[in-house]
Amino acid sequence: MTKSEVDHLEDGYRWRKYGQKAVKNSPFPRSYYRCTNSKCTVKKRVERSSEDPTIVITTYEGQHCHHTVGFPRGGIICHQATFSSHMTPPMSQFIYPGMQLPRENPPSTVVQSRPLPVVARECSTVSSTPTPQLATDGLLGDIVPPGMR
DNA sequence: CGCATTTGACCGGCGC
DNA sequence: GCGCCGGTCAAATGCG
Repeated sequence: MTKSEVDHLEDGYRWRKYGQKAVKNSPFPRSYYRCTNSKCTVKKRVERSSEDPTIVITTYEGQHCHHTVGFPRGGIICHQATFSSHMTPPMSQFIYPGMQLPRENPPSTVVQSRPLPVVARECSTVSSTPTPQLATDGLLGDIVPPGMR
């Protein structure tokens, strides 16, 4: 589960929304996304937290069998959000440079909003990792079982 | 013109 | 058996 403040957070994949339902748990609707690649059947469920409207809970289901698309860097697969077991209110640590805060935040905080929100993603490129079991990604959808790719 | 999003309907599972 | 809830599909619409 990741936390962010924008629904369309670029995680390197192409998502196509195929549904939206209002859940009883929260007054906000839940969106259902699916990877546009017909090869991978990764599904994503984005719902807003009832506590903090600025936080969305993204639940990945499945694993990608292909690399990220649209990034010339080539296969940048890294976790951009530290989804620890603690959901601390100060979520400033989850904001990577480029993430623009749409609302609820004074414009003075959005001084670093840049048009390309993908720069600070290169934590550890998987393409250079010989072991396909990349334990660094943890529960994120980037888990690629050995032999999958 | 092609693709992504939207939105209502439909379906299946679960609880009462 | 019925109703509710969550999830998916599919047609229409809008945008690039």
